[in-house]
Amino acid sequence: MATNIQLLKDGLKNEGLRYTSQRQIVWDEICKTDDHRDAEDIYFKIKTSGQKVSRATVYRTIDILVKNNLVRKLELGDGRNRYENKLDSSHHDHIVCIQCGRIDEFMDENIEKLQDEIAKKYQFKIVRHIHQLFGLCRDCR
Amino acid sequence: MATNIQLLKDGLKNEGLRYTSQRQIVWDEICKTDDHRDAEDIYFKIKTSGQKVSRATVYRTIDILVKNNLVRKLELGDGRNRYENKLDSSHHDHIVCIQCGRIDEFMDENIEKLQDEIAKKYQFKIVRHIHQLFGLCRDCR
DNA sequence: TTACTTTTGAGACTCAATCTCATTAAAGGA
DNA sequence: TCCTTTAATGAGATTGAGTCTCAAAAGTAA
Repeated sequence: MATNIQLLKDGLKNEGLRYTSQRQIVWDEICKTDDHRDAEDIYFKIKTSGQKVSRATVYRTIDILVKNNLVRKLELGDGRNRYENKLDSSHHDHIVCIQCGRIDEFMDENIEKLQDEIAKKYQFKIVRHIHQLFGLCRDCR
Repeated sequence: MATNIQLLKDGLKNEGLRYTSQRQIVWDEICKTDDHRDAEDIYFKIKTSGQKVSRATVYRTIDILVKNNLVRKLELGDGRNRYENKLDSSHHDHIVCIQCGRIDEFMDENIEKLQDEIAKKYQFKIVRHIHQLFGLCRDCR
């Protein structure tokens, strides 16, 4: 079951953190799907599967995974952060249906370039960005 | 003191809502600056000025102003929404310093166009978007 | 002025997320 | 393998932004 153990171990080692079964369980759960799930979803999925990891540990582990670039945090502004594994995904942004919650991913090289120019113009050193389009998907419009 | 009374009255009338002194006070406070403030800031500013508007009313009024396009809601993903009046501002997005909190505004016609193309490609009807660049400003880098 | 309806205020409540601290368990060395 | 040190965990309390409730207050139209 344990997926990508080495990736996790290396990430933890980088930060001087210990490898634990709970952290493996959380990482496994996040790797299981390419969905964009919130921490509670992940916590309950683990819980109902019979594995024992506390809520606090789930939240703490997700933070670690985000910091180590194994997981991406998605802030949709609705009070719940979503997470997606970065296993084989290249950079992308999100287009979200406000009706059904569907989330698609998009990537536009030109927008990225334009962002860099804006950063230069304002003399900012960009660390990250959020770019989300909200609307109605083809099934909901 | 009361600024843009008519703008507020018209907005309220549009929605079949009543014009009240509390709503005027909240609108005034938001118009006072071009800052990007959260609801608590606005509430306490009103409170310490000696005017009496409850927290619930401040939040409710801000929602109304946002719905009526008098105020823009800014979701920076840190758990506190910010608000800015839309008195004389055209559309823009934000570039945020993660160190000092400075928020600048940017606007790029080309990015807007590219967004439209993405929406078309994914068959979404876009209602709104969030585009934020996070990094270090010239004073913090 | 009345009659009706909306708005307000105080504080209870919600919910995601964080914190506390006693207990448990890695990890490295002897 | 056992010890020691130090980090991680779990249960539940706490936080904090935001929402809800409902009786009282205040617009609004006639």
